[in-house]
Amino acid sequence: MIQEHLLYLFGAEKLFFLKGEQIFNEEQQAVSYYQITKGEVKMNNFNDDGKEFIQGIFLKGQSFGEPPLFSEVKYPANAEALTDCEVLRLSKERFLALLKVHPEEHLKITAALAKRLYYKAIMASELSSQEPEHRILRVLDYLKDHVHNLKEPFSFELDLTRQQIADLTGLRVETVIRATKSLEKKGELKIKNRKLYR
Amino acid sequence: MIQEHLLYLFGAEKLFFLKGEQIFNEEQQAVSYYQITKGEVKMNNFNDDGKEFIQGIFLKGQSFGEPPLFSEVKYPANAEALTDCEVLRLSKERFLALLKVHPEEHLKITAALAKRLYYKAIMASELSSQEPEHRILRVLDYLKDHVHNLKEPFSFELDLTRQQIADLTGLRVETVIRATKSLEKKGELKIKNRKLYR
DNA sequence: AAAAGTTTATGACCAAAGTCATAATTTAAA
DNA sequence: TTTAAATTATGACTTTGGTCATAAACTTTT
Repeated sequence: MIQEHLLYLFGAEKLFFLKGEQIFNEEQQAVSYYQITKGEVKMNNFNDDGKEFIQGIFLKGQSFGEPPLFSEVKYPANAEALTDCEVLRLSKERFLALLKVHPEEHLKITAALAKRLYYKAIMASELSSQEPEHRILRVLDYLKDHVHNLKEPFSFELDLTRQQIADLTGLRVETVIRATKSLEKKGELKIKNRKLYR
Repeated sequence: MIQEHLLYLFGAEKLFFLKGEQIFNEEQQAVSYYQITKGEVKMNNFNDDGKEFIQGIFLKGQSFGEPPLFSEVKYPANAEALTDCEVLRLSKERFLALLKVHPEEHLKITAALAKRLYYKAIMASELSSQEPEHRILRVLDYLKDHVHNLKEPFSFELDLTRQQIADLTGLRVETVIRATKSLEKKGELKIKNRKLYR
């Protein structure tokens, strides 16, 4: 998102995380800006009875966990490496200093937040619909369009397990399995040896 | 949010809406910044079968509908006057010009977006929990803490109908009626001649 | 190659929220 | 002040997604 050379100029450090490692957790005060240079990261919460909810999945080039940098609050969720990955980290103070000196980067950040808010809003209303099939399709379309930027039908090969889809939609694995099969029958999805295409 | 005199300086106009009037709808391209000087506004969507979902409620001093001003998209929801109200409107171009000239106002906007994103994220995970009572409490607490800034127990007198609570939580009226009664029994809510207190 | 672990799959049952019908109560309008 | 409309309330019934148990098909590890 922010140009890498600028991040380095302001003192960013490069960090490495192995698949499954936690980058930060929701208990912590937010003190750094993070931007991915390699790999994938997910942000998630666990509710009272241990069920996971995936807030979002972030790819190379994207930043995550910025919102709390603009106020004195904790992270809204945990961040965990979905694959081995490489991340640039910049302290909150330096991040804000960078934005001050580079208004065009500030505008990019604002635009990124706005975009995310936009889709969170759309998702909120879509997910309030109870029908599992509807919820699944909307989440998949969101990932397809706005995370991977794919347009062609069935061009999106999901590398998500049914469990992960469940965690993204707030449903149960069994429900996701049944719903995806039903969606395949309706021609909304394709399943080729267990892999999902949308 | 943005200082009023600045808005006027950049050519904002004052508009009046009657209770129930629509300020913009989700079909429209976003072309203006809006800030409330009197009254309340809600943003909502209607899903395929006509069920309403309330995205948020905004009070005097707050702005709404800004996210799409940072990209070329439509509004994520409709905006409707909840009470008679007075609103300042500034065109997108002038709004962006204002931010350019006044970085401190830009930062305020970014912070506001960040804050909203933060709570949308928390809400998303809370609302993925299926239990109606939990969903209702979380929405009410959100309104109490972050819209009305109230802290004392039962200091928040809801001026929402059961139907509106249903629309905020994605539940049905009957479910809300039953759940609120159950919550009262548990001491989580108070009901004084049909009015809810939290 | 075998064993252990994941992920996908399927059926039976249950609980809980939705649906529908109807009515009481409150509020707004004529 | 009546009438009409909206809101709250309650019961009966239905649907649907969750739960639990079990198994098959893949993957990964040993």
